Amino acid sequence: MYRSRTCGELRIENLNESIVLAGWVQKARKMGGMIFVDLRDRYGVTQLVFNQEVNAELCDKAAKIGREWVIQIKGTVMERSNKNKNIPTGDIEINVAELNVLNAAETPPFTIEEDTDGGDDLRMKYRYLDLRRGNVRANLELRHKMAFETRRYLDEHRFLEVETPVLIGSTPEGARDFVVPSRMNPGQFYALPQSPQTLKQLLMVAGFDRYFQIVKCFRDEDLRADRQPEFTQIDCEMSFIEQEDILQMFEGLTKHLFKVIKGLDLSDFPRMTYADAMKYYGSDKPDIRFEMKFVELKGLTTGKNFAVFDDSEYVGAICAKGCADYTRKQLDALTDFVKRPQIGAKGLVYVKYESDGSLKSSVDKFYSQEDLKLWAERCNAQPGDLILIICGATEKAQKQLSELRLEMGSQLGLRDKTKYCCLWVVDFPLLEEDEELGRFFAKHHPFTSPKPEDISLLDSNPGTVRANAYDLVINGVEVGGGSIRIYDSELQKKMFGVLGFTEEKAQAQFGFLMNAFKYGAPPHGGIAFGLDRLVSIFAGLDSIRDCIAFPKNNSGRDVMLDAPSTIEQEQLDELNLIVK
RNA sequence: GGUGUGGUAGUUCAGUUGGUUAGAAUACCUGCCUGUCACGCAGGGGGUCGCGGGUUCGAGCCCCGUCCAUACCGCCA
Repeated sequence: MYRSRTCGELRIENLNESIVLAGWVQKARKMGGMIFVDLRDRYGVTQLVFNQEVNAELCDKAAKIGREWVIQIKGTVMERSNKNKNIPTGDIEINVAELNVLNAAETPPFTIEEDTDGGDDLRMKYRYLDLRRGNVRANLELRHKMAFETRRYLDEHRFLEVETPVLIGSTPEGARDFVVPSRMNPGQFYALPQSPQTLKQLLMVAGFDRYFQIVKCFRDEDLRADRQPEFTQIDCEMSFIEQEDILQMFEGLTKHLFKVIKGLDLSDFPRMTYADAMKYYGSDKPDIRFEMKFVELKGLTTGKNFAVFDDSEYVGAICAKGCADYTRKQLDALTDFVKRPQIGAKGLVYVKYESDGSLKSSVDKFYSQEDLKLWAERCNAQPGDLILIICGATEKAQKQLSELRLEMGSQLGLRDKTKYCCLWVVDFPLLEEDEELGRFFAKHHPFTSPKPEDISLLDSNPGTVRANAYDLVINGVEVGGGSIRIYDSELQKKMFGVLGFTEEKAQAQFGFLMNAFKYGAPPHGGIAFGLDRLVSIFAGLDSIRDCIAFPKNNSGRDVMLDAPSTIEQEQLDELNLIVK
């Protein structure tokens, strides 16, 4: 028997019990005649005591052990004379009678503590050591619990978890595929799924009317703090449902998770159309933990000889409460912020609504107090507020204003990580125009159904067609998205036509799906949640990497495994591959 | 593909206008220490300043290139 107990469970009630513990040496405090050792495992830390007077030989042995050694001890639970209130086992300690070194260890390259001294790079290279740290372990425990509760909720609602293949066919639409060469089919490749989209639709045709899968998906695109090349989705699909059914079911799942994981009872999620999201927040994933909605000033700004505004398609403002006392330096910093190449605004106009009621702006040369007063009224500004204005082409300017809004939200402490605001964004456009290529792409994917009342626009004005598509946004993070699918093969055929597929190409890539639809496809739709993002939000993490056991770095490398790597010539030959 | 930031001891970082032997903290090692829990005290070892080139009497510092890391933009149906 390696252990009878874990390092996290012994309490004062266990006094005088004989126990066996095993774990890693967190720290050995050597006091001369006495040695205290913190023994750690997954469950906690328990203090061991060695006493020169009690057993000199054992004490000498204990003096030799170092950090992260794996040891086993036999001993007795004793009450501490000096208790430690900071840890759950702080009332007791183990009077050690026998010490076995199971494995010595080299000194780790960084400290295995909550607040480690290791940088990200190093932690990833030695991820197995990093995972010993309590906070990283807690993230994985949270992830497990969320996946477990998701399964429980969906199981209770008759969902069936079905595994779909990882080696499937490539579809060049959308993200780049990771491909896998087929040895048995020279010159041919599998692709790893970007999502099991078409497969779950086939499961609907097969009659599995409620499907889910917690599944790895793969996209060969550049990485971000919230994007990994392989990531996990909670992938769901339902038959004989409308959009409302999906929203209800998965709002229910989200509430269930908040309830059982965080003990929070969330009220019903507000819904916002994509059009409103863009108009008021300049983003399809607005952070609604704070208001600061966009206000259009265009009508109030023209004809005063300020060419910059006059020539702009859009003039939009946000009102930052209580910021009228911003200094010149702070305003300059905000201007620099929006002028950064990543945001790309030409400039920033401000209006300070001073506490005495006067208005002071960076465009006083062009606008009178009365003009500015009208702006302030439209912005609902009060004395003490600061109005920030960005102008330009509508879409660009809204995006820039959106970034500024988020920055102001952060500066004003309005983006509290312990506050959760969920939002459904609905009525996404069906299509997105690529102006360079002069063609339309599916905004969601080519199987998304248009709103029935918009179908007639497919031929005349495809850009304005709205889709039965929806996203779940939490605190400005897109955590899930889905749609009601097309289940009519004729409509699907038409959709492919709008997307510029020739009939042959559509048949070659998605023939299996269109064929399946000929054999009785039920109305269906679904949604997929990004589990990594969901866990990150629950844990308050800045990067999804922290809730993934073995993540890739910014360049898609696994620095621990040193992958990807070259392969042997024999392997290449076998696969009929020539590497340039 | 692009922009910004960073790369100095095992680790996290500081390093002034280009000027003596490159520092701190922590980790590590040795000794002392019987109630520690961020133990304490004394001492010690530890450096290809990412790499390559250039400017200079002299480069951690300036210039060029390059690699790596990171955040973002493009990209992510």
